[in-house]
Amino acid sequence: MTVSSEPTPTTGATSMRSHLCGALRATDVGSRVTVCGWVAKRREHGEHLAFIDLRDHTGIIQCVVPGTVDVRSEYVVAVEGLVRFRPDGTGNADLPTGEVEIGDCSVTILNAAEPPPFAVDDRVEVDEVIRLKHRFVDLRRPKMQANLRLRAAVNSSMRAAMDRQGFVEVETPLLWAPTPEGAREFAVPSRLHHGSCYVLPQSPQLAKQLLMVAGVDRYYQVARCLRDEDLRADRQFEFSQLDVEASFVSQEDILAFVSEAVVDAAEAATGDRPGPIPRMTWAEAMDRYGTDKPDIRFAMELIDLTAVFAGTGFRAFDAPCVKAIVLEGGATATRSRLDALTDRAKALGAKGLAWFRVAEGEGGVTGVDSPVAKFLSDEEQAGLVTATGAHAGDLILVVADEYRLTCHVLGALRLDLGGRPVSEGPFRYLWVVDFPMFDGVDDQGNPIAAHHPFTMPHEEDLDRLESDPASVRSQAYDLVLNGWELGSGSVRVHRADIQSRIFSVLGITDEEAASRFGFLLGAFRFGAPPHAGFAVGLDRLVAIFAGEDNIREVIAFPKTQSGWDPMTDAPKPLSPAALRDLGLQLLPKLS
RNA sequence: GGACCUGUGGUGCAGUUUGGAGUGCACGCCGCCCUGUCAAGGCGGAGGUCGCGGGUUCAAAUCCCGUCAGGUCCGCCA
Repeated sequence: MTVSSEPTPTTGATSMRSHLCGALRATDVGSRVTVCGWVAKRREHGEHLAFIDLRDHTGIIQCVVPGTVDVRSEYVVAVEGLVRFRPDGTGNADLPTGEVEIGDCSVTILNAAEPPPFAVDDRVEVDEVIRLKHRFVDLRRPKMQANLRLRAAVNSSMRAAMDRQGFVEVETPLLWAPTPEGAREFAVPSRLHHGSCYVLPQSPQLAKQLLMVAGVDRYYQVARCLRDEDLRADRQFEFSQLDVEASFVSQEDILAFVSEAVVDAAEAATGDRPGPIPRMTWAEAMDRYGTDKPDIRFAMELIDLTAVFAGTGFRAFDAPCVKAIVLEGGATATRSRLDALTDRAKALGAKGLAWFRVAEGEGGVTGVDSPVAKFLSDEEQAGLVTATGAHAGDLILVVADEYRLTCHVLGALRLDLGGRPVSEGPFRYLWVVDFPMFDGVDDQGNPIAAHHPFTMPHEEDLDRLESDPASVRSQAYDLVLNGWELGSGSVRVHRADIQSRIFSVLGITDEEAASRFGFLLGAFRFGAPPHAGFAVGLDRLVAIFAGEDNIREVIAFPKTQSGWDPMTDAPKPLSPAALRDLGLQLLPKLS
């Protein structure tokens, strides 16, 4: 199934219309039809002839009126007439309906319209605030109609894949209890319980685990998640996930279930069924690409130089980790360009960025040109060129720092220099597995859970949980597509003894655990099956399929980066009466 | 919390570097003309707080400071 702006399989006939605009073809010639839609364009040729291009969600049909017409752009009209071939030489190859037209039309105005604030046309790029303010007009554009329908098709094929695999869709509450961990939550003050709040779930994580205890066995949900965190091109306050959880399964089972749904969705959206999704460990992803969500459409991999500069006399390279990337042909970069790259590296947290222009030296020996070359021995310079495999004309960028920071900076520079828009093909899916169990330490020196505290450690790393937590891998995994994190999941802890040890390592006391997650831990005492799950971000997946680099393009009514909705003007102050009902009083505005 | 970019009739742009009358282009809008167009065509017309505030200057869309809004990114997103 390929999704496009092609008409739906139904005729679309209703009590008001017999056909859809975009569906009319040569086979309809001779039929008397009534179509309804919006006036896309009107062309008048004096008092005896006028054309109306009528648009609905399926496309445009030309209507010929024998006289004048009293319609303007975006009027809502019904047109009745006879489908006929266009006269020789007047066909329009740009329209799927271009072979035919509706002749001798009578036009009924169903609703007049003011001129639209911008052209309902894919060819003009209009300021996004204006589009959002009049989103109902913006969504009439063919591209936006296609995006909405693509999203529905992806949604539908994923649901079908889950149904087929024996999963049952269960709805979970939007009004939930605060669980102070992870993303900032939206609070909903209670009218009946003054001073208390529900929160909107950042994900149905705990609810779906309870459904496993409840014996649901295989759960899924197209779930709305809400997170009060800063917005980005790939992040809105509210977003949708294909949320999955299953019992008596391993990581392998979950990857298979989710792969099936994603591959089906890809086929539905693009017509191409992707092959098996390759895997990479988290450690390999960091080593080679400097990120846990590598874009594997291009190489330009990070090269480790720590051994080359072991014991170096150059203090800047005397660091736990020295890595480089090579920009082919980059030696022509201007000084200001290199300064800009250095600024970018510093903004990402590096102390500096060392660059080396690779050039053909005397006697055909390849050498480097760099402000810091004089601090390096001949052996180190030669080692740099050999290890990176750089050729004359290339540019080598080197960062030396702690391992994670070095990877982070070079991973970002790699994308800056070699990256392409996420939606540009080809689609390269990747499972990233074996995430670390912990990531960094908090103010008290306790490890921080990399995924969440209910993530099951690798069996073979369990004995190091207390002695060397930083080395413990978890049974957590991400799905990545072209450098975007599409989703993540894990095998959950279902045994109380392991859960206690994890809480203990995290510095969470029994009392704290009970007050934060008591209802979950309590439920686990009544027979929790081994279980695991995943969640796929639908907005991101659909955006990439739609060729969009911004998820707002596949969301009907999104918000701006500051969380503003130009159409409704949300968020807005509550009335004093509404505040009183909720038992709320406002503090003076923070300056 | 921070960095960078953007803001000029309804829409999309040029003009800002080097200060000199709201100057220009395309689309749209309004009126008239037009019997085969299709982003129709012709003639005429209307439409502006150059985001906002302050400063420099004889003079500011243009220079300076502040501020607001939008976008991209860093932080943040277990």
